[in-house]
Amino acid sequence: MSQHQPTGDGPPAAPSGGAPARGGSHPGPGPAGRGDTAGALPRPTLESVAERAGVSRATASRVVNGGAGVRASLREKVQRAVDELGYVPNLAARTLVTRRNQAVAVVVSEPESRLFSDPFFAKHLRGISRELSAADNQMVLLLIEDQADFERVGRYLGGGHVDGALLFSLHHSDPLPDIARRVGLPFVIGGRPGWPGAESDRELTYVDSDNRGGGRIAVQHLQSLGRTRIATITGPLDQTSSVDRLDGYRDLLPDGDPDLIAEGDFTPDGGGRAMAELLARRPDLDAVFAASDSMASGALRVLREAGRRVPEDVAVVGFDDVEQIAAWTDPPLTTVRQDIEDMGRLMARLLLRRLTGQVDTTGRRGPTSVITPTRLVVRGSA
Amino acid sequence: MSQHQPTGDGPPAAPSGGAPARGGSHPGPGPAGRGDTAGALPRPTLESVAERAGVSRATASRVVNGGAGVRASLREKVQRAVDELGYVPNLAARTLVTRRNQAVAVVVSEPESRLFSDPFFAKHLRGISRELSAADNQMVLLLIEDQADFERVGRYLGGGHVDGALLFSLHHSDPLPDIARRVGLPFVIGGRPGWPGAESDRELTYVDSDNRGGGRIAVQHLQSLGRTRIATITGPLDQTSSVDRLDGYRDLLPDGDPDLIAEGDFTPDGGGRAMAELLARRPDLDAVFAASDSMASGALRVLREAGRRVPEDVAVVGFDDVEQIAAWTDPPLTTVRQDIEDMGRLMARLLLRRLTGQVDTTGRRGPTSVITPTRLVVRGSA
DNA sequence: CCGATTCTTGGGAGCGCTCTCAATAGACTC
DNA sequence: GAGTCTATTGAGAGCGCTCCCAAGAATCGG
Repeated sequence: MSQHQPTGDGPPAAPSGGAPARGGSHPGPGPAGRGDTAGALPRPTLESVAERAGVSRATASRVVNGGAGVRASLREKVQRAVDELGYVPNLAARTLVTRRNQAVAVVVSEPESRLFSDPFFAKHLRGISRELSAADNQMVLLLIEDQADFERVGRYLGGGHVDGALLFSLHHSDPLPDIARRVGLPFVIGGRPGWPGAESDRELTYVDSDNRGGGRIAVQHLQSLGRTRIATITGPLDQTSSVDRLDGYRDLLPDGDPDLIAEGDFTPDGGGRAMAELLARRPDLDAVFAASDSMASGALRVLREAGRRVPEDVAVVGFDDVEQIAAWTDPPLTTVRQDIEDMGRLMARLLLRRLTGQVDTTGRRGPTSVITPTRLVVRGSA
Repeated sequence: MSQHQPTGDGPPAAPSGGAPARGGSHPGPGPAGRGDTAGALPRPTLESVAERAGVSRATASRVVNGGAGVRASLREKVQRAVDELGYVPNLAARTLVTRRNQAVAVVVSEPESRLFSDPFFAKHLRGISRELSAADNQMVLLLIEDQADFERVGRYLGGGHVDGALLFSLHHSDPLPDIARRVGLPFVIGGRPGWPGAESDRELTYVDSDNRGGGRIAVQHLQSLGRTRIATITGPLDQTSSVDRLDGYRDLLPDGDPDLIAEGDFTPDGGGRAMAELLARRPDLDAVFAASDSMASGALRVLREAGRRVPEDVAVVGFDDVEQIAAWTDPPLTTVRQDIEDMGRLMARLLLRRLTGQVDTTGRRGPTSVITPTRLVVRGSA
């Protein structure tokens, strides 16, 4: 059956409408919601909690925020009042004075990117969400579609609505890092930034997977299989991930034939085209390292149409390990796996650390960039 | 951002700290960013804008919020001050008094759902984002992974941090709708809710694609091809979308053989297994309607392994039209397309309308649920 | 040319919460 | 037992903004 998925049958879970949270003493006045047209029942304030507990607002505040320096007896009283009233701090009010929003923005430029086609996006988000919610931070998602959006997002980032930002899929011309820097908003970038100078900019923190190492692993595997005419289908070379993977390939094949390198575009289509090209240039190739599973799937199809058997005649290795693709090609794809979710989690963690690290925007001691490992997943294609 | 901004030179700059203002004229290194450890340059307040414009805070506020009832000359003055200072309203302060957050939550329960595997998720989000940002609303993403998260999210929704919520992938036991209702938070559900009574609940607003109609379209197409022994691979029958698609199938095959129906789980794997089962039960079947492209891809593979040609021997129709899958199976999949992005947009629009519709929580006149159309995309498999 | 209206403004009171600072109550030293 | 130090607690001042209300300016009929 579907792996986990407690599917169908038994609705065992049913933790009963268990008045989640807030219910406190009143497990929910039953049907509440419906009847009362009120709708806008005034939410309890710290003031009311304090009053009910018979203490001052200040003390109530202390308890709500950790309760350090408050006698146990009082602390308990306040806690009870909080529960009974179902008190929830008003974030806006708190933010107004603390200047902390307990929220970070996740900005994704150009939704056309792969971030959107593969499950990448969801995975990244999931990793980020995990880390963020553990620290009780919210995630505000900002998608950029066109030039005009940059302004909107820039304004938002500069508006002090979030404590930091996670920036994805940046291009050289992307103004976001500059904007963030200008307004002093801490941020972490997803993927190695590619603009000039980025590399040496010590203040730029990014998280990327070990693309180069992954490229090496792929080629290494192919070589260990005895293949000697190893070709590669790269991604768009204006993206650092593509370049890095190609560099990995070159690391092991320093003086390889340029004819064994073709540029794709991360789509199955592009992969197929590149494969055809390679086949035309070097009919004798016996292996291919495609810089993405999507491209690999396209290559696989072209190889089949060309009458080449995989892996007998041509061994194929992909990159990403997108289950949806890799596990379902024919034959299943051997590929380089990168843990997207972990990258997301790492990004969030880095940002959070910088945030709690006493706001020293100097970025001096801040943790620097991180490269997450990649590893080979052997299936049938190589 | 810097668009207008005659800044820099302006001799009037004087007004105390007024100068710096978020960079503007100094595009590059300037003072801001790097050197100064400050980082926390005090953002201009309405007060400072008013002062610079020589008006009261109240008037400045009016201008910032539309400027109705303010003489043109003054309005202009204030506007200029805003630009020069690079003033951006402090949302927290505004929220504190208006009780509007200009933000809605997007809640996704159980990330295991398909929402995460296919590009569904991203598409939904994109649609939502489009609509929301057009109305200048932010999107706060809340992912629920385990039971404990329900509490966290419930507390958040009840915390008055968002003006409304978009709820996804709900199960019967899902407490979210109840929580939202209890705290009087407007919400719209993604997908037809399946719990008992949901159907008749006039207050429940949801957006779903026409799954039933889609099922009909699929079968109709198969019939028009002359197929008479049409099987179907359903999704998990505890999900309304699966049930609806199956109902569509049944609409056209009211007295079909139960042996022609097998339950899958929306994964390629499950689709393959269901296909094998069907083949065993009715070796003579000549068509299959799979309730998802993923399952169709699995079915395709099993059919191939069983030596059946597609579409010659067995015609196959999928559902969803996930490009990544449908366009790359062999042969390309004929499938029922649903416009996910549009669904997202619709959900957001519905919620927004309810929000601006003068907060009448009575939901009386509120726009009710919407079903978005599906249509057939013919490729090679049928 | 004056009182009545209608517009425009500015004053000021909070929204709910945090935080500094001073006051009070114990605890402890000698 | 007096003096000093420390752990608790409460009062009060805002954070930045919206909005009610009344004061002042402009308009208008008679």
